[in-house]
Amino acid sequence: MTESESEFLESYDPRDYDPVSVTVDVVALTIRDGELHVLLVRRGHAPHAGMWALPGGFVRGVRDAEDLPDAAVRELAEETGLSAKQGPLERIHLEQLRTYGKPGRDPRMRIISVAYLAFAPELPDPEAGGDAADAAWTPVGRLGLTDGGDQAPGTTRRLAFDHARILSDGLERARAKLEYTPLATAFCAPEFTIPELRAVYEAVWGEELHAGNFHRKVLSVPGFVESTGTTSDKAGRKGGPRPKLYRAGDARLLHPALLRPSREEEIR
Amino acid sequence: MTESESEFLESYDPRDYDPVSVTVDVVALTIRDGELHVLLVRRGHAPHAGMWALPGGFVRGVRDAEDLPDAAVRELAEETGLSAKQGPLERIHLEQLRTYGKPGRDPRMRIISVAYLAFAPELPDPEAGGDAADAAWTPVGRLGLTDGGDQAPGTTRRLAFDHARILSDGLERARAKLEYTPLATAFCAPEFTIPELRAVYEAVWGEELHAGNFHRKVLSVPGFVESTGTTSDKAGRKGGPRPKLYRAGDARLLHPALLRPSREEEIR
DNA sequence: ATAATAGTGTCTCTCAGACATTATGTG
DNA sequence: CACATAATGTCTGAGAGACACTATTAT
Repeated sequence: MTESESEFLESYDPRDYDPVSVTVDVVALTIRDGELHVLLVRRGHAPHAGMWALPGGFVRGVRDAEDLPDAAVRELAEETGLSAKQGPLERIHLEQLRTYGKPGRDPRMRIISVAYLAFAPELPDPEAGGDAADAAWTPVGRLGLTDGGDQAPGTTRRLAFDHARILSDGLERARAKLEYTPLATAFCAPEFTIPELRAVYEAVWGEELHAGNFHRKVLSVPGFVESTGTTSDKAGRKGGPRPKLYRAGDARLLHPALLRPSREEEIR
Repeated sequence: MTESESEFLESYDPRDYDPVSVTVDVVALTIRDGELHVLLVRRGHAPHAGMWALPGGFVRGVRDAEDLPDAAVRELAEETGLSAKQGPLERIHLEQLRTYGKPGRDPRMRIISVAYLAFAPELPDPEAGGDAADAAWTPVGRLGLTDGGDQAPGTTRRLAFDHARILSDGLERARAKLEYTPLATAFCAPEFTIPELRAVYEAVWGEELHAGNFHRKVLSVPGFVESTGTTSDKAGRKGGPRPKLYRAGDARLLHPALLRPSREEEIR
């Protein structure tokens, strides 16, 4: 760094630059009982006290400055009691979703929110903590989301701020990522069966898949799953042979991809 | 809003919440002479004065609060002299890329940068303005980007901050989007020929495509292009029949997609 | 004339989807 | 036993890629 740059830095006051606040919000998804669930917290403070919202909060910017993904995990842990480094959040997959910064999206002030998307295997029930008055896994089907990202009237859990839109974007991202990445395995235990994997796809895409074709297709994609050589100790609840067990393979992209059936509507 | 919420808002000081500054940076791409170019500006002030960087700057957060895409277009216009509402930037396609917020990415202070990706048809040379000492379309091939998003040593135009990484992410996004969206048409004039469209794909993907197969494929995707019924008045520079002219169609997604050949390396 | 190009046709291989079949478990 | 399920097999049609061919233009 040059001399003039050091001088410059000393005379620099960040607050001259019209600062805004930055938050992270997390769309955490999991599968429970064959249904896709999202982690929601009930807000303990204004604004929107009492409403349900995505877990999230302010990024520590200067004091104890933290990276954005770290902030996402911290807020997730604080508000839901799920411990981060060891325990439930250990095997979580986290990726950035997108950033929401429309003026007026928060009534307090100008807030830019960086949204993250998390995929988790089945986790225990959360416990409210931090600013949250309550926390719970909620079936996304009961939130009445429209294609436009709004909530249908009469929905029991109305989401605060623009969180319905963020959730909607997160769901679409999740649906798309199942097509061309092995991310569905992030919803499964370390060892899983092909029918379990199919249940993940069916829950996220919201439509039933042909069991036979799905099976053959998964095994034909190089690196998607690898055999453990073992067999599950229990069959399906309605009988049938005991399925074989698999692990996630080393592929980062699925080729060929597993495309969703019937998306003619979305093309135009 | 309840009584207590109004009280709450009045007692609220945003600066209690450890504010950070937010910038937008723009990866603006275009095709010139069959080669992919990115718009760069040379920094007029510290830090990194004299180095090349992506156009961008601080978001107006509170006074004249602006939406993030508006900030991106404004910075683009200010630093390059390309006028926004009418003129060169009129037909530009803009989308959010991702957000970069690692502590220390800017030596001044904690800065969160929301990066945007812009696709433009061939534009005039920019003129430096605002904080920029210079501005120019630069062939991305000469920036020596590695797969990891770094720049090879000896590259003439070293990029400031983490802009090499941002550019690298933007290029990968552009390459991927050509596969399943009709975005290549955003690089073309309102009326274009199939060989021109193919030149866009070849420039962005960096590999030659089979002319015959590409032609048939583009026409077979519903809504990708629609015929104007007219024919170009000039042939290719080395002869051949005069190609027919097409417009962008109404498809938002390409089905089936035009997949890149030979990406075996990227799968694992 | 030579060479490059636009556009179309043909062939093969892969893959998705519909359907069938067999073995194996539950109730 | 009746029935659902795991896993595999078969068939068909769509599509990608390789190659060939004709017509048209620049040099």
